[in-house]
Amino acid sequence: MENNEKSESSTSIIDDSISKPWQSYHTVYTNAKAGMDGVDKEKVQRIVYEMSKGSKYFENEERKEALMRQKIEHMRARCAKLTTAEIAQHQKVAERRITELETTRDLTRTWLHVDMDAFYAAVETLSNPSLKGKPMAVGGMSMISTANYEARKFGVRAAMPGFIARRLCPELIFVPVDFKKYTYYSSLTKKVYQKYDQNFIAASLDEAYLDITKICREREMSSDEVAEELRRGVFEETGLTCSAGVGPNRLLAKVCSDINKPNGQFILPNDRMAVMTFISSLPIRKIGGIGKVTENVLRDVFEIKTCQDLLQKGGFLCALFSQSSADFFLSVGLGLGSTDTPQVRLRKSMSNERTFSATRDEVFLYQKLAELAEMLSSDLQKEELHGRNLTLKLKTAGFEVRTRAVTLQKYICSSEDILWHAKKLLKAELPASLRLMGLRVSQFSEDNVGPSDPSQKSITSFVIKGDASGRDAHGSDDLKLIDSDVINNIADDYDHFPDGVHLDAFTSDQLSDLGCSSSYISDNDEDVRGKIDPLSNIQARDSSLAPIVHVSELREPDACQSSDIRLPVHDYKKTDTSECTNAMNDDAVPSSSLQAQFQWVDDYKCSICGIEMPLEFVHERQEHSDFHLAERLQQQCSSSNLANHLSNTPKRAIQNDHGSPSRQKKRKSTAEQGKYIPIDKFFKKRTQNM
DNA sequence: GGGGGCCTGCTCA
DNA sequence: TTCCATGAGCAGGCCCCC
Repeated sequence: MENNEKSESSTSIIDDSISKPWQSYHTVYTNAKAGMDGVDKEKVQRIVYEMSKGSKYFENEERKEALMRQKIEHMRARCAKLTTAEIAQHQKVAERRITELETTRDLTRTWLHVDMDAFYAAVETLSNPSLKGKPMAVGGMSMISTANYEARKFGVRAAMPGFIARRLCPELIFVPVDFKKYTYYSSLTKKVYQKYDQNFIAASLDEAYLDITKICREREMSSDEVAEELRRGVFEETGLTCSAGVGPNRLLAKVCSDINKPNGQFILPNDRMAVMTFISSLPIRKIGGIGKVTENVLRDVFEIKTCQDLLQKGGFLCALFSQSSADFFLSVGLGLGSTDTPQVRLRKSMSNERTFSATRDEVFLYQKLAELAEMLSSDLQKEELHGRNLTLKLKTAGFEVRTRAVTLQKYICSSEDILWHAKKLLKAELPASLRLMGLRVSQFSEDNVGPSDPSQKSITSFVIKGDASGRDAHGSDDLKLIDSDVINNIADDYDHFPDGVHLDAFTSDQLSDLGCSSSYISDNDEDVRGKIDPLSNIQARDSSLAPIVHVSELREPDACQSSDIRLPVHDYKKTDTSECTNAMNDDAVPSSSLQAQFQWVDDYKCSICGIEMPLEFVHERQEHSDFHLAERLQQQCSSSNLANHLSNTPKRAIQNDHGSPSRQKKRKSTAEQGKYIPIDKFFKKRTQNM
């Protein structure tokens, strides 16, 4: 009988998944917002599903969904493999940890979390009262930022595309986003918060945490009264309503502020029993830090739905998650959270990104990249920040997100520097159809005093070997294999160096750009002095030999102060230091012996390998000749007495020169690896902040 | 072979 | 026809260096 019921039940679920496919489309309603309680969830889900179905976005959502299911299955399998003894062992670990965590409970502080009600929408209504009572959304047809409570009744919500929102609510009024206005009103609320806690923590424009322990004591007021007064103060100052939650820590205060939204408050007493009762039936999704994926994993693998379940299944959590994750889950089960006021948190990175219609147009993409570099540079300079890690973010037409990063030898902030390195990163990804590009600078210098080299390496570690990532100072792999011995070997191929150029002429900064410490160039280094620059200028010496006079548009801006990046082809003796640096940085040119071997037969066929490449493939031809140069260099290395000294670097360099898969391309994607994506990525952060 | 830096993808708010 | 922007942090894999 029971089996029959189960069977009927599962059949019914399968039938539903076929007849109502939108029920498994989880993009909407992963966590109902305030004001959406009475919404016909199924109707909204169906409409969103029907409007999204078949789109690239939809396909990508399905891909992500499949990955999540895969993770769940993987975890289930691990769970099933646990023996009774192992489970008992992990249960003991969990119990011990719960006891330890319990000792950290602090009920001496009172935290208040304040959250403005539908902030952007409310501000817009304030400045245009005719919107009052009408369904309205802030944003546009592509995306809306927030919706007022009238619109939420139709299922319209933040992060929903405008065209879907309009379908759900045809009378919906769209108002464009105006951040200046929101920032202004946010500053007014902060004035009020300051009266209650000088060190309040602004979580965003519309949210803040206040430690009201002191004010309650000094003014002999209950937390309820303080919350009431603060909300009244915010309304008087701005004309906007807000909701508040009070609890013994930030995690609980945040949960509480959502309970009586909008324009309400909820107080959780500083009492262990009250906390445990409150938390016991609380759905895990209400906790900041537990999102859609975590919720699904905990529910589908461990049948954990409430915070109390977290404690009961502690043994399994300790068995299958890292210690920091397990600690976070157990803390949540105990209703623990941060009670201290954190030190001023320094910014770790700065970024910007832009979405546009998907395109393969490289001119457009490079133009967009330049705009991003300009904007980011401007933002960095406003805060006097210099970073040495640059990340390029791309979203393909299929919504696949890629990031490519490079760690530089020196701190940068100028748009020229950012663009120079960003172009290199982008170049490696093209051709591609992209719909979003972003740039992020991180690893800021601690003193913020401007560009400097954080790791002045001596020439004994490398001449132009570059940083630990295997790139030279400009992110190029081209020249990293060159040490002084190699230079000597190469130099032997150049019988006639230009006499007018010496390494002495390089400034210390430029040497640093090359990865050389200035101390390297001593009076005893005559060989090197004379031999480096011919490498960079040989092509200029005899333009008739060179297939391309290649002064890349991707020049290193700092290394080349000249405004004119074009080398005077036949005037190499006048070549200034920046030009030397520039040419050296970017383009290794074929040696004379290589030139003897390397020609474009009939202007299109490589004399060495026979590959055909028409004249107009300027860049590709350059890369090809570079490849043969690198090949030649490797031959020279292997014949050198010091070949061993170069270890395995040349191989890598040559691979890259030839356009073989770069390191990141050689790696399997996470999906291919089927790796389990950790749930606890930001739990440390959450436990610190909440 | 181990330690550690770097890069990538992912998650969450 | 149309599905965001930004900041943060972590695991895991790859690679280099010692």
